[in-house]
Formats: sequence, C-alpha cells, structure tokens
Amino acid sequence: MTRAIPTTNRSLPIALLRAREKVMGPIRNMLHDVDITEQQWRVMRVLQERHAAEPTKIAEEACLLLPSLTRILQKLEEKQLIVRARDEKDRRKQVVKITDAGRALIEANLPTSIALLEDVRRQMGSERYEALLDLLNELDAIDG
Amino acid sequence: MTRAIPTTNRSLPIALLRAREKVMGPIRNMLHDVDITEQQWRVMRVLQERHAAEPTKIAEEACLLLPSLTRILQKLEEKQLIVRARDEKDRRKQVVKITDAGRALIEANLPTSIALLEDVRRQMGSERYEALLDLLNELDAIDG
DNA sequence: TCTATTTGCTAAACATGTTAAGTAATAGGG
DNA sequence: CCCTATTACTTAACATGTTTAGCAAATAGA
Repeated sequence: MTRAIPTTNRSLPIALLRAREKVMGPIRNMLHDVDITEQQWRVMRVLQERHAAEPTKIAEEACLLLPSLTRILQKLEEKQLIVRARDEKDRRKQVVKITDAGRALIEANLPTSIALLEDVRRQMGSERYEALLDLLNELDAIDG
Repeated sequence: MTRAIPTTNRSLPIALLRAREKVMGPIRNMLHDVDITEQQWRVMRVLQERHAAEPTKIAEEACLLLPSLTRILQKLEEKQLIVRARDEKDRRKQVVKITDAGRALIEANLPTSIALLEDVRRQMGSERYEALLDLLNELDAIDG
C-alpha cells in the first residue's frame, strides 16, 4: 500500500520545525528582554547544571556544533557570564565555568522559562506531553 | 506535586532539536550533493505542489520568515530554478513559479528523500511514527 | 478624495548553522 | 624516540535565523 507524497502538514521535518517554533517563541521573547539568545541560554543552562565543562561536552548537551559554540563562548565571556581556562592536564581542552553573574541571570529567568513550558504541558495534557517526549527520544535513538 | 527542573534529556525544546537533527542529517547530505540547502529544498517542494505561489504563502508553508525567504528566492532565481513576476492585480505581491529545471531537480531527488523518511518510519514503527506526527500537530495547534 | 493604516516585500545588522580547512596538543605504533 | 594519526578547538566563508527599519501599493475611514 503506497502512501502519497506527504504534504507539509504531514511532513515530519516541517512538523518538528513548527512545533519547535511554537515552544520557543515565548521563550525567545523572554530572553530578548535580557539580551541573550536562545543558544546562549542553552549553554548557560548546561553550565549551571554541571558547574564546569569542556566545550565538546557543552556542544553535545546543548545540541550545538563546535564552530557555533566557539563564537557563543566568546560572547558569553565578553558579557562576563562565564570564564574559561586551559585544562592543564590536557592542554588541548578548556575548562568553562559559569560566573556568579551568570548564575544570577539563570536564576532570574528560569522560573519564567519553566512556567512557559508548564503552560504547554497543561494545554497538551501531561500524558500526551510525556508521550511526545518519549517519542522524540525514541526518534533520537534510531540508527540514522 | 512539583517536578524537578528538567535536565537536557527531558527538555522539550532540546528534544525537538535533537529529533530534527536526526531526521535532517541524511537528507542534508543528499541535498549537499546537489548543491542546494535544506531551506531551498523546502521552498522548491512547496512550489512543486502549488505550481505558483506568492512569497507570503511560501513562507508560511515552508516555515520560513520573510527576510530569509527574500534571500532564498534571490538565490533560487540566480540558479534558474524559479521565476518571479509582479502580480498585476496587486502590485505589492509576486507570483513565483518553478521552472522545468527546478521540477527536474525535485523529481531527481524526491524518491531518495522519501526513502530516507520511510527508513525513519520503519525503525520507529508506523504507529509510533504517526502518533508522533499527531502529537506534533497538536502541539502546533495550542495557543502559544 | 485625502489621509492614516495596513499589507507585502526588501534591506540591514548581528547571531547562529553548516561545511571545509587549519592549528596545536596528545596518543599510538614502529 | 620519531612519525603519523587523532583529538580539541578555531577560523573562514557562505547561508539562514531574527529583529528592526524601510518602502511602495492597497485599503479603510473621515
């Protein structure tokens, strides 16, 4: 039984894109007021959870490519939200840490960020929200 | 019952991002051989289905912002994959059409594109794949 | 009909996405 | 120990994402 060519509303890549826009729109608005981008926010969140991390690990967790992360870390350093040092045990690596100012910025905005996601969860219903997360993680786990 | 702050693997924005990367990776590789970007491909797909469309509609269907679309249409026009004309009934608008060369490019690559998505579908299972699409569309339909 | 507003698109500026190439430090094998 | 390959990042170049501003055409009222 052959399926027809999918139109945009039944195309997985576009459905993923639209869903992400729906979720990120309000969060981006919030971050805009603090003059920080969505990607910078993701990096800060990772550093808040791990306290210190090397760029490769940050990139993996924040779902960023290293060239993008390089520029982002430069900007976060300029804003004095993070500090960087060379790893003395392996001088190819770096140790990135969040500063007090960075932690303060996270703590000031995390409640709103969580509330916005809670709103999505409430509108979808907890069960379907969790089911969606499960399916997305399952998709991420396939071969590729 | 309060939930803990979500870690990255349980964060909806990042889960959407990772899932999209998983799906688009192979498709991007395919398009790279034809020297066309993922976004240019989306625009071409819309034009193939509608034959003629105005930029605002294309942007909506391909999930692009108008400033991005402006540049993309300029490049597709240079590549002679589309043609543009002013709409004589409303001279603010344009009429964008796909050329024969554009249609040929789509037809040469669509089977592979579909096969790659079929592969994802097979690995996830049809039911879960469809369930994922339903949940994504449901997410897109909430208030925001 | 005149003007204020809206609509459709473009331009500009800055940030990131993506690929390819480059550099320095480390690891591995002979 | 030397040479090669690998790893961790950086740089560069081009394309898109995102916001703001701008322009011309059309529309809505007064």
